[in-house]
Amino acid sequence: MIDPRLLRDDPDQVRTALRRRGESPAVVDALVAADAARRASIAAFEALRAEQKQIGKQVARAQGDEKAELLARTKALSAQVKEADAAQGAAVAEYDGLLRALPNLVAPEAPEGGENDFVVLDTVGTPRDFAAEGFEPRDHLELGELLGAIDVERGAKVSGSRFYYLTGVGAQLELALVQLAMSTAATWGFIPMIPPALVRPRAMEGTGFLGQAADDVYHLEKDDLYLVGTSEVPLAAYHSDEILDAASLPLRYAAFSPCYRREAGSHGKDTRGIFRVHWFDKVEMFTYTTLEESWAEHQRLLGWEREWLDLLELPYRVIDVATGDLGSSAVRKFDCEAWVPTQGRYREVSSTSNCTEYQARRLDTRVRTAGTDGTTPAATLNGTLCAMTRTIVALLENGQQADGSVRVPTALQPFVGEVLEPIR
RNA sequence: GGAGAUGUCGCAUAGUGGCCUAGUGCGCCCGCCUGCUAAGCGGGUUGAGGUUCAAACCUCUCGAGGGUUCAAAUCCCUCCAUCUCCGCCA
Repeated sequence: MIDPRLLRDDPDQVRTALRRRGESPAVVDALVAADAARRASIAAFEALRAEQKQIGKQVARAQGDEKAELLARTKALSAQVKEADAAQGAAVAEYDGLLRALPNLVAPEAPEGGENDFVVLDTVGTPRDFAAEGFEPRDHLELGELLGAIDVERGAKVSGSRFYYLTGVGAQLELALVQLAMSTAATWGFIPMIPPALVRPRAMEGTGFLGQAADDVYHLEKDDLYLVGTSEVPLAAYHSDEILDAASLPLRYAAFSPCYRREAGSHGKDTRGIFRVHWFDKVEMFTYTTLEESWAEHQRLLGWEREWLDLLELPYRVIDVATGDLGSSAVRKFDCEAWVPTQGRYREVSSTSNCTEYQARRLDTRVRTAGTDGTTPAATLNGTLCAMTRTIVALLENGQQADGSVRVPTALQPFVGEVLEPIR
């Protein structure tokens, strides 16, 4: 959630952010009113409660008639306190509910608009000219089947549409990517992590995924647990209810986990192959830092994502995602999009978001600086290092040769060899 | 899944309904003292919220949430976590 003081001190800034996201700023008025009601009810309760405590002390000392009289007074007061307490609880819950439903602010630099209003920041590498090379490129599924790497038919048989098996070199390719990504991240100073992929509601809610994205989340009713759509969730919740020492920041984690997405509302989109699936594995980067440092850290995360794509020798571009397409937690987001030859366009393979204090406030992760009083909320950022399925799509399609074999980038050759050969 | 025990301030502990405004020790911070260090002496040491120009005051916080009571760390219920034993199991 955002800083509640901002609602009192500068509500227009909140209205502007909502407008830039393409949402109605009307909730701000409701929030300001709810805040006033909350404070009034707290003051009313506290006054009554203070009186009750005061009399309670006298009761303990009093004797006989005096005691009986005090008891009569305080008995009536007790009912009032109970009532005021309930009213306060309701007012706080009302305010808190509205505040949590509010998305984060928006970075002033983020381009305004919807999904198509992104700004291209950079383009790296040159897509191959298959016409000049004299052959028609195969798509990743065709290549995957030739190589014995991807089996979507049996995925669908066993688990349904948008499921797959990685087989043979496909399985080896994923393991190679995981190993390379985790060890590379470790050299950059990230702490390797393997987090739980099943979390409690608190973690899911705290990261902001039960708002606009709720339909995309798998929920296990019987146990009230959620399957995470990204390890951002268990990583953001990792330090919940903790106060971090400022000297320990930035804290960087690289986590390998499965990701589960219902893909509600994307029926008919990317139905072929493993580009858009209900489950995939991913290595995710995550940083805890301060608000002041978050902007520079966001650039660093983007830098590491780019370094990774360079390592995989993929042509890609970087876009600055428009305000209307940001998640509710992010104030700014950069996507890296790899070239997909058979689609003739760049498609998202990684994404990095600056969530500023939004998640940390919800999950109660604070920072204490030695020599200063009090605490401040931490800032959190996340970035994809390697989403397995989409990376495999890009590697196969961009590395393919006329005979259906696939040339492997140098960095992966120690794991799977120089060329993946068709098995038939 | 079954049976039982436990959960108090950074750590360790005291606290079985009102003098708990949660004590004590250790650790930590500030100061004093002493060639240095240690020891000793004095003070401070959870976090959040509200009123307020401020100073200050008030409220909440004893794993979490409810309940009983004029009054709850203390009694009751639910949940969570940890530990012990049994069962099952990769």
